[in-house]
Amino acid sequence: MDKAYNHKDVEEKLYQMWEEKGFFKPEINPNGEPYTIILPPPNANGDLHFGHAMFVIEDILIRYHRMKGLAALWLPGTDHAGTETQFVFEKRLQSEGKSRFDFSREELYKMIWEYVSENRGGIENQLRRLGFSLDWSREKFTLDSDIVAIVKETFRKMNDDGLVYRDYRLVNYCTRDGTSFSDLEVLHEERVDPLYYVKYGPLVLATTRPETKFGDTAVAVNPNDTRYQKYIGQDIEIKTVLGKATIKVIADDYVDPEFGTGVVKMTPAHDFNDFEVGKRHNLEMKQVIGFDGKMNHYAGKFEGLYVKQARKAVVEEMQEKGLIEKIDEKYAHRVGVCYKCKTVLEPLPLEQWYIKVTPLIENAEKALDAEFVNIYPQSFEHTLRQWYAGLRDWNISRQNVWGIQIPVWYEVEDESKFAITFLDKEKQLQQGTLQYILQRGHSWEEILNGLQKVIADISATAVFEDQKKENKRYLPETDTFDTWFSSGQWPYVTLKTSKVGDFEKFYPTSVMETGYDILRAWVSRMLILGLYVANGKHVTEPTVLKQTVPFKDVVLHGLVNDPLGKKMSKSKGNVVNPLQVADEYGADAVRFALVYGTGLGNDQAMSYGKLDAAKKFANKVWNIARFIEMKKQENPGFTFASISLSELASENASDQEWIVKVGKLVEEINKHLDSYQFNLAAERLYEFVWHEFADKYIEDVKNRIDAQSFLLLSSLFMIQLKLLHPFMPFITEEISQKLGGDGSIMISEWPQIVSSKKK
RNA sequence: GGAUGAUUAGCUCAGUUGGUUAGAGCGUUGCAUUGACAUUGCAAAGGUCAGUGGUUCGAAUCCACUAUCGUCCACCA
Repeated sequence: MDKAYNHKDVEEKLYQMWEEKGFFKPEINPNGEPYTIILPPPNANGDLHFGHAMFVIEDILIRYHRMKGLAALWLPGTDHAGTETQFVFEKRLQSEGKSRFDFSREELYKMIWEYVSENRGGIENQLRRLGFSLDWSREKFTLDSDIVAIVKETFRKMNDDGLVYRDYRLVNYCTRDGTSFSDLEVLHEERVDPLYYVKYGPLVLATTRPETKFGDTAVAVNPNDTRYQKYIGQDIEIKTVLGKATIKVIADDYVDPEFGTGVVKMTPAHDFNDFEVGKRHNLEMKQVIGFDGKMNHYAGKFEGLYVKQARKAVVEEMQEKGLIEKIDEKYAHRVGVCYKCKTVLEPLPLEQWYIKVTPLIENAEKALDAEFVNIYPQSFEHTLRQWYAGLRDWNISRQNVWGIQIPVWYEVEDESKFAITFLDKEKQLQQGTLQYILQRGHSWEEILNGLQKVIADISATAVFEDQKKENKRYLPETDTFDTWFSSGQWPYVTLKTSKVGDFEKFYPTSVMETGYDILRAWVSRMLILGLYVANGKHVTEPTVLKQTVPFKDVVLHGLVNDPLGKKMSKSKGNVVNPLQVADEYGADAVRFALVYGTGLGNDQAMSYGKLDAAKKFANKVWNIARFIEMKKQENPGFTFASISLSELASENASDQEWIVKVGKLVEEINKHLDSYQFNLAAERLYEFVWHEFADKYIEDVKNRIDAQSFLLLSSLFMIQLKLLHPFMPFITEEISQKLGGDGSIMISEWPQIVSSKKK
């Protein structure tokens, strides 16, 4: 054996060996109880980062249970990550001087598919580099056709169960990416903007968005505000930049008399609160900003200006006309921005598909109450419940191409009720109502061939493919599902489509391990959707819930920050690549360092000190092995042994003590792993192997070693190697091979918990 | 505004049913050894466990309040 452990000589070789021999498959323990973890699917187009490296926790669990004889399945997969991937791809297009508007849906989808396929292998190989014992023969992708079919079927089932509806309401819309987002995806940023005090006839009101005044359909005051009683219910005459107008004054509790002047303009088509007030008072929705982010015809001479430009122009003109009383330049507030491109999101009214969440949440909460699902650390259960409690219906429509198309067709009755965008046969972008497009002589085929987007009026009849009638014309829904709608069914769809019998055997899964940062976005959705799809109904008995939860335990790890404790981000330029670190320190050291010294669910700063310590520890383990090998070579009579604890015995009092100590160690490691206290397990192993076994036992036995004590020494060491294996798979395997262990340590039997017997 | 986490050695952090002198890594100091390992060994210094009050025979650990920092969520034009 070399004097120092060199990870570069062994990692690739061993991983290949494991994979080739089929050790990653649950079939390696054909008679074992099932133990399942579904890998949180990384973005198919992304690179491995430290968040993925934390999946080492899953590998520890899987390797531990595999060695315990369970049929351990760790199922890998990748996510198409709709918005993210399309965003990246569109940036590429942009660098080539193109945009998504140059292609039909089908062309664009095909291009992204090819792009993703080219890059998809990257992340998989990176996961291999860290030694993750994933069953690659069962790998899935969210856009595999069998998965797409199930996701669509779920939607249909929900529809039949009355859990799905289409509605026309405000959405968070990014005019740059051209899609809406769920509330959860909206990022809020602190901004300092001017607050304009605008004269509305006899009233003055404060607004940050004077350009939306063209969409005002009322002015509101608080019903108890004595100042404005006489105006309530009246139509007042106001002067605007587009001439005189009248506007209704309404009273609503929503208005805070303390803020501004106590008067608020109501723009139901462009403000979430105003939309709600508008529903209560039956206000007209007047959309003055288009999905392109520009003012439309309602803005009169300001038509065609972007929102920002329009605001400036409108304010200037209002000032000229004396319509602005004053401006508070330093008004601090928060605005919603796109989490990808940071564009200010525009609340816009749009027809979208929604899922009723209340009936679904009910079962999720029941499952939590009954502890069919347990969350570690437990405090996160509160977070999850709170989120459920305040949840509004889920908008699952995304105006992306890259995703699973919502499987719905709209019956075309009134052609004026369809707004469409398509590329004509000359590859020119055309848009307008269907009526207008057809009048201009474009054929039905031409439209469908180059189709980009269809917006059907809320009154349109929607049907599924097989419900289409021969004598009718239909336009497809062009929106795709929110990515979380498909990934929310991940444990179910993967096991349903991997191998025959997998679902029956491996569902519910044992553990869902992921970062706490996606507890709400993902874990919460998996729980509600998993319960729904697996039990086939949306109201069930507890016994059924227990069998249909997607996972029994949720284990949440924290974030890995940069060495200074700051969040890693590309824009800050402080991202550390885990694979580079693995090159330098070895995969085992990276794995160990990530687990050591951080409580579950806590964030950690990436620490070179810990990496050093872990690497040195690996070397220590290596040198214990080297010592054993040397003794064996020096003494031809010595034989290397791997005797189990219960069989070990010695007449030497000190030896006996060590048998007991190692026995206790096994118990402790079991206890820590069973309770997801990976840091304690790692710390205990580090402490014991190094400062007990090496520093004390070996120092003691060194000078009195004989054939008998060598048996004990090597056996006790093998036990520790096995305990270490889930944490440091490569070096433990390499040592075990070098010392002549029979077979692979990876599939060897986990040390039995048997306190040593004294002879 | 709501929720949540943190505050322990110079630095980064462990410490899950409350129990003897509070631990680790890195750093610091002294000594030893080229004999499995200098990616070493032995030893040492360094902490009123944020503060105050409470529960208890006993509190870093439980409770209340306060302070500071962080994270998430909501959001008033």
